[in-house]
Amino acid sequence: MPELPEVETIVRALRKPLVGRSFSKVTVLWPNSIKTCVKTLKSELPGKKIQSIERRGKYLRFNLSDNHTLFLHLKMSGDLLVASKNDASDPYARTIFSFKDGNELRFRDTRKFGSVHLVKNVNKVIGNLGPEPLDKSLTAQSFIELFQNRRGTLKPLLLDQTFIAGLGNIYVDESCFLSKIRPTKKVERIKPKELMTLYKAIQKVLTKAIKHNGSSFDSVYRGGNFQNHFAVYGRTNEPCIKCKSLIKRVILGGRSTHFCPNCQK
DNA sequence: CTAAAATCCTGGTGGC
DNA sequence: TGCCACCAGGATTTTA
Repeated sequence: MPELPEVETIVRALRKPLVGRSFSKVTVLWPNSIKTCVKTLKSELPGKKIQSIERRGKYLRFNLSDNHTLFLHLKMSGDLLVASKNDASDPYARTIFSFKDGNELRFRDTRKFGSVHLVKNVNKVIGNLGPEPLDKSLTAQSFIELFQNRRGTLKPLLLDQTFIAGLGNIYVDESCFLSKIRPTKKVERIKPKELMTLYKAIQKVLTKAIKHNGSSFDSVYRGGNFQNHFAVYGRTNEPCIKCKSLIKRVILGGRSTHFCPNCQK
């Protein structure tokens, strides 16, 4: 399930082969992936040039000529591969973006949750996203202020992309472990000092994960190996790396949640 | 406001 | 060995 570090890894890998290229054709193999008008996508994209590629939260953002922006979201099982049109076809390719030079960008997505958006106004896609956890503008002070007047359970709040953008199930659990805070804790009971610790933990976990090119599992593989560094995620009933207590698993907001009952308060 | 449940999907898993 | 019910899970929508 690609989260911020996986999307960042993919964006970095796509820049070299794609920036400067112009689209020639779009082949839509699973129309439900396209969240904007399919006809418009097919008629407008050909001829547009990729000027730059960025990440915003878990979205890939392609800044195109003529003030258009293409957004891709990988959701659970999406991946992006650059291939030649002569390469073997991919049964899980849902949208194929062809370029004039014979190469293509293949949006593959086994579970079909991913999305494609072609817009002029970027706010239609990313207008409600919360701050970037690794952006310099998110200071410790402004991070703590995000929690003002918020109530409820910590984990669902951190998963809320309008609260903070880019965190998913894995990195929330890992950040909570590193900050020694239980994901089940009520945010109104978390002290500013603990929030400071959480702020640093989120940055540390994400930075380390990016350094490892993200995590490789489910259907996404980018050579990342951060999955070998999980402290709690997927380690139910295994000993805590710090204290040997058995890692607990509970369901929170419908998602499996892992924590050390001894280290995390 | 918080939050739970349903929704979209399919490969993998566990039970028998 | 084979069949099948079941499940994860990001974000959105619906319902409380």
